[in-house]
Amino acid sequence: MPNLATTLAEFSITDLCKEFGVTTRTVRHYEEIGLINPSRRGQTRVYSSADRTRLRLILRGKRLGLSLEDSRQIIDMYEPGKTNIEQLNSLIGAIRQQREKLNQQLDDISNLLKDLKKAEADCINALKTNRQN
Amino acid sequence: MPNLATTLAEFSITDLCKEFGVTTRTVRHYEEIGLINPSRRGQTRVYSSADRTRLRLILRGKRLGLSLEDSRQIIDMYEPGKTNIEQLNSLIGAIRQQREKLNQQLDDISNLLKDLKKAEADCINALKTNRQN
DNA sequence: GAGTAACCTTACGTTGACGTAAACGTTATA
DNA sequence: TATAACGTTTACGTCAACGTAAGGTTACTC
Repeated sequence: MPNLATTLAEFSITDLCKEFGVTTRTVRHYEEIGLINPSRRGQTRVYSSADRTRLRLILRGKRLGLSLEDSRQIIDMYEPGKTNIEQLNSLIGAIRQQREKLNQQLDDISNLLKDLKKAEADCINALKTNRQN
Repeated sequence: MPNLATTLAEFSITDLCKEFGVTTRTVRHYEEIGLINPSRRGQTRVYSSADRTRLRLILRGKRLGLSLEDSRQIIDMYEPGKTNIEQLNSLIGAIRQQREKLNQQLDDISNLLKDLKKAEADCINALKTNRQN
């Protein structure tokens, strides 16, 4: 569980973009839709370690094929904050749903990996056979 | 490795749609972009087991966050057919790339699962604490 | 003080993956 | 025989996730 407020570092938008290999437009877009809320020095955005972590989580979600809304939900799970009992219960439900989906993904991936290994072996075999002609 | 031509069954478009929980528009869209090529009886599409398998692979890819183009590549890997040496080599490269991406996904998922477990435990704890107030 | 580098806002454009509507042709069944 | 229940094509619409262009400010340095 990443702690969203650990160190005290500051980052510019290009710092984060270079680190994660995304464009400034992308990061600003995440702000537009309320996924990140950097503070400002004048007009300029100043990103904290917490902001950086949120970005990291968003991008991890993207690698997993999650929508930004999915990621928002998951990230919100990290900060239960002042949630009441009802919210906690629905949160647990959401968590379990996400976990089920992820387990399905694990299954899919292991199958796909199996397929790809086989495909690679077939290729290599075909190359060997070709060489003998 | 799924064999793309095993049985001799036939399927209508709604057969497949019901089985996989997608709309006819979706399946026709996959045909529009050349991912599936059902035969025809008159004007009506007739899907073979091979077509069905391709659809299954596409949808598995979707669950993994792959684009349809990604899926096309992967599916093409299953049918090396009349590929020459150069093609085979680039195919092996593509396969290894996909495998790397998938391993990254595995890593992401296991991390995310860890996070979610922790979040769930936190929730349950919070509920217990609440109950004592 | 002119350039250029890094930041900003506003706003329209694009791409992928379908949704949705219109208008039509078969087949089965009540 | 009409009215579903399936199938078809054509074509415009939509939504997410940015891309891209235009125009402007601040900050350094040559």
